[in-house]
Amino acid sequence: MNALDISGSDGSATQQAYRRLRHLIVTGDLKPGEKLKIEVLRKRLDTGASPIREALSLLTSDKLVDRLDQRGFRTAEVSAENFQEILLLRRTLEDLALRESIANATQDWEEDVVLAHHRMVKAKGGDDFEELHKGFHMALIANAPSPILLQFCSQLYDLNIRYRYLAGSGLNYQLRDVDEEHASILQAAVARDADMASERLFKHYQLTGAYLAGLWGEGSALNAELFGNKN
Amino acid sequence: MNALDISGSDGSATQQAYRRLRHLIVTGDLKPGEKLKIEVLRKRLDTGASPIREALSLLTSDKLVDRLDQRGFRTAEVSAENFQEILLLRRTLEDLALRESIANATQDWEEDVVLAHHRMVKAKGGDDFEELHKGFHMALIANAPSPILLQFCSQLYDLNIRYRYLAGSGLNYQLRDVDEEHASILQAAVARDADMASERLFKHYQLTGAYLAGLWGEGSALNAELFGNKN
DNA sequence: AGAGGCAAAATAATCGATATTTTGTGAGGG
DNA sequence: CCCTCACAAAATATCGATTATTTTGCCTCT
Repeated sequence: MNALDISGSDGSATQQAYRRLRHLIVTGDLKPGEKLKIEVLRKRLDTGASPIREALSLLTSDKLVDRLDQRGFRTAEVSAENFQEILLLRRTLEDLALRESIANATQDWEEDVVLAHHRMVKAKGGDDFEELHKGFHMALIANAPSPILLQFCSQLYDLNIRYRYLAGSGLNYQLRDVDEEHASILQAAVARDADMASERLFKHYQLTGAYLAGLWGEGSALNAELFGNKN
Repeated sequence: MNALDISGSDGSATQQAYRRLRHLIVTGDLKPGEKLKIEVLRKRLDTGASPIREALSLLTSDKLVDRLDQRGFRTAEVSAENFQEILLLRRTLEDLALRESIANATQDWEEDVVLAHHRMVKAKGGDDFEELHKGFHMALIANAPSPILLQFCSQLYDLNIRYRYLAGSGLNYQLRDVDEEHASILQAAVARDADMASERLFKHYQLTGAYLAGLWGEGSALNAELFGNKN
């Protein structure tokens, strides 16, 4: 491996390819349903075929890539049904996790949540806001003694955020005033009031869902971006 | 690929390796925490290193295999906590799916469930009972309009069944009278009584859980088999 | 003119070999 | 006697090339 890598990233070639491909798909750079030719990606990421192939295998588990038995890989399709399903599952599972998390609240957890929130707020508008936003949501539920559940939530979050990018509001969706929502969730969580936190989280999802659904429905331009060019 | 394959199996070498490795892990042939050396598996399954590697990547998503960044693969560890978590999540998610499935009941679905049950009963004691047992449980929830949820359930089922094999009761756990339980669930489902079906499914899990927990606790021999030889 | 089938090109899957990393071992020093 | 560092052996990750499969384009036959 080269001494100086483009991104100061660590890890194996597979890990790098995984991260970069994941980013390309989540941000919509690789369009839904697009065929992922090994050779093309190999050149684009400047690496061998093996890491690409393995990274795609890993992305398959994240449901970001579909594997067609002997016909290679392609990015997962999107659909209104899929979007609704993700929204609903997220609400259900995160609610579950949040309650368990609060039920097992500790000082450490509480402080982690506060920190995650602080970092997110501080990064508002920045490049790594998305990452920190996820960090906050995950921190809220991180105390649930259920690694599998947490992993499901993480996966659903990523699927969700992909739709956000596809709707073209990757960075500016915070136009809607989510700050207050986040703060109120934080407050309820710190107060260890599971019902209130759950209720506020639920409302947060409801509003986010309505917002995105609105973006989805109104402009046929967005629908075109989503469904138009299957490449 | 050879014209005549040992197993009349179709699909690519990767798919075959995936299925065979999966079986080896689920049935406990490959013990929890055991190191999975590519070379060893390559010889054992008589195939190349690439399919093995890719199959292990796929198994990682199923949580049956852990990947240690540059240190290869090993089978997932087992623990009492993990077992309990799987049990709890299964109960929760399958209950959710069952209700949605019944809510969207159709004639086709109903017939599929009846068939799945019939096949399972018929295969009682047979080699493919496990597969058909899963078939029945999945058929019950298959009508839920939520592919992701169904995939979660399927995954959890497999993780669960692994513990059953590890407890040494892979085939004879039906000593306990599950027939009646299954039949009553089927009946409630066909009657499209979600609450009753849910209640019976819940009870089914409760009993199964208690049964396995009993196996777990009583004989230290079982614990030895589970935790003793980390190879 | 359309359908079906054959051939060529493209692409995916797999193999064998190489390079890199980790792990185990033993000598030397504290 | 124990700890540390360096070296050697093993295993993993990656590469380049070969093989098998699928797709595409074209030609023939009806």
